[in-house]
Amino acid sequence: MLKAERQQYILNEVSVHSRIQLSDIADSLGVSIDTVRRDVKELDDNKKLKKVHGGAISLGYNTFPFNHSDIFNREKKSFIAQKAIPLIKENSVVLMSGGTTNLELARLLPPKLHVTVFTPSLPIALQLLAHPNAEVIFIGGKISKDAQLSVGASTVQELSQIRADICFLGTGYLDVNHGLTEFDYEVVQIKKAMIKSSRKNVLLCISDKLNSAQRFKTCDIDAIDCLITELDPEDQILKPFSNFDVLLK
Amino acid sequence: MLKAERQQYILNEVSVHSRIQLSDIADSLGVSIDTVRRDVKELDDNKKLKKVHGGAISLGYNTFPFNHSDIFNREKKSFIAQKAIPLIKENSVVLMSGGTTNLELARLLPPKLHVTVFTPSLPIALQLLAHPNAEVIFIGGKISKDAQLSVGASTVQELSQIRADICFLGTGYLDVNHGLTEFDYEVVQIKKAMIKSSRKNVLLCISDKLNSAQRFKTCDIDAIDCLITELDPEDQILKPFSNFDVLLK
DNA sequence: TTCCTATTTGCAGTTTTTTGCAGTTTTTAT
DNA sequence: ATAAAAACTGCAAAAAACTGCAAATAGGAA
Repeated sequence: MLKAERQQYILNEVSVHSRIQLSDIADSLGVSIDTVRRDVKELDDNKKLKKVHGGAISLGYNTFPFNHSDIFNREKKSFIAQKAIPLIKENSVVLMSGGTTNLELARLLPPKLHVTVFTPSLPIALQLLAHPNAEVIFIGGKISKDAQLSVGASTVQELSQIRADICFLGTGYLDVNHGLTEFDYEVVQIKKAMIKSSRKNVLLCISDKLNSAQRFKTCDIDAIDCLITELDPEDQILKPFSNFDVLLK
Repeated sequence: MLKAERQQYILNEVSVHSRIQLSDIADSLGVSIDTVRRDVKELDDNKKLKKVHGGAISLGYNTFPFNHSDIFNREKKSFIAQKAIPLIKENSVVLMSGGTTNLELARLLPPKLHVTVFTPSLPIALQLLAHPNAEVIFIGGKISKDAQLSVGASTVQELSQIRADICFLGTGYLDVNHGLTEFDYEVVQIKKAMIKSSRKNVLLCISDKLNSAQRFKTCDIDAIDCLITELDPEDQILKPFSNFDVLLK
């Protein structure tokens, strides 16, 4: 049996099963395990597979793309949350929508700060339980599995009873022409109600989501009092928004 | 099985479920717990996950707090939950309180079962989001940080509007003389309201909590239609309860 | 063909890694 | 405070990897 033939067989096995064991290959090919080991080492050197103790695994096998990109964006989101914190006054009433940027805000809330937080988002509520001085009030209702927050008429109804000092809106797309948009109709209804119930509306928005729009509209840019991104307020990307009556941070 | 493969499996489990338990992994992979511990330690060193006492959690946003009480006595609680599942009929309306036994029930709910679940408990709601056919309705209100569920007048008020087929009560102490008791007054108010709103009341109770009482009373034993423990219904410990009109399972 | 050389292959001995176990220490929940 | 669960430690057996070497093989060149 030719060496090239053997290596082709090994590559094929790896691609089919995502993994191989040296002993298996040695058995089925009828060669010594050392030979297989040497073949695998060579293939590893040529970046055709990944050699591991006892065998080899496919190169694409262990990729967790979401993990890395998420960690990457997390720094931006932390940064945004940090900028948002000074807007929260002692003993104020805060309204928070869902989204990971808001989650970061909930996580970074100064422990000494006394606040009352209303939220329809399960992850946000859970995160706030860890805060020693936050009074958490959950706006109940039918839970949307995608958005992990309360939606529906009763939620909107409950929100209408609230008068908050400040509202933090996460996860949304902002565009000069289309305003604030979402791809989930039910979430739009909730956000509309939140905006109506709050004296001041702050949008936490990672710059990737600027200048893009989705199907459903939450509000015009005018309805936003403050836009916080991870960028410098003077950044070119934010230029189009400076014409509106929006505080850029 | 290759070490690399095992670690891949662990990473995948963590990524899917946000958390893992060393013993679970050891069981399902058929290796010793020490091996899993070493794997997890290595993955932690490589910043692929975060090792915690008893298991590991995902690095990303972890809304599911890894609570050690849910690995405490988990086998018994799983067993109790298994016994409770047949009581839930297709298309029924279920009311669930908090507690780790109920959490186990939520986790083990058959995926094909269509149910509407009302709950004031954040962990339960979050767990149910993973269920494909459960409609989840959260009873909102002021959140108790200890019990991780909605308490207060508005929650009681909302509960009073519900008519559920069956109610599952977790975390409580049951005693022949004192009935069902709790150490949290606010939780008692919620449970009272839940019992009133349900046609049938089922108590999921680990035997350790039998024959003990706490400060505040939820109801008499009569109010319970069915008591489920991890014991055999004929067990001596359950004898005192058989005089009441309670189905023992 | 025959001889020569470079490569490949298998083998034996040694080193390293992996894994489960037992005993001890630490952590956790009640 | 106490008892149970989990973590840590060192150890030993087993598996795998590495090393050097010699035999086998292939491919030319004479």
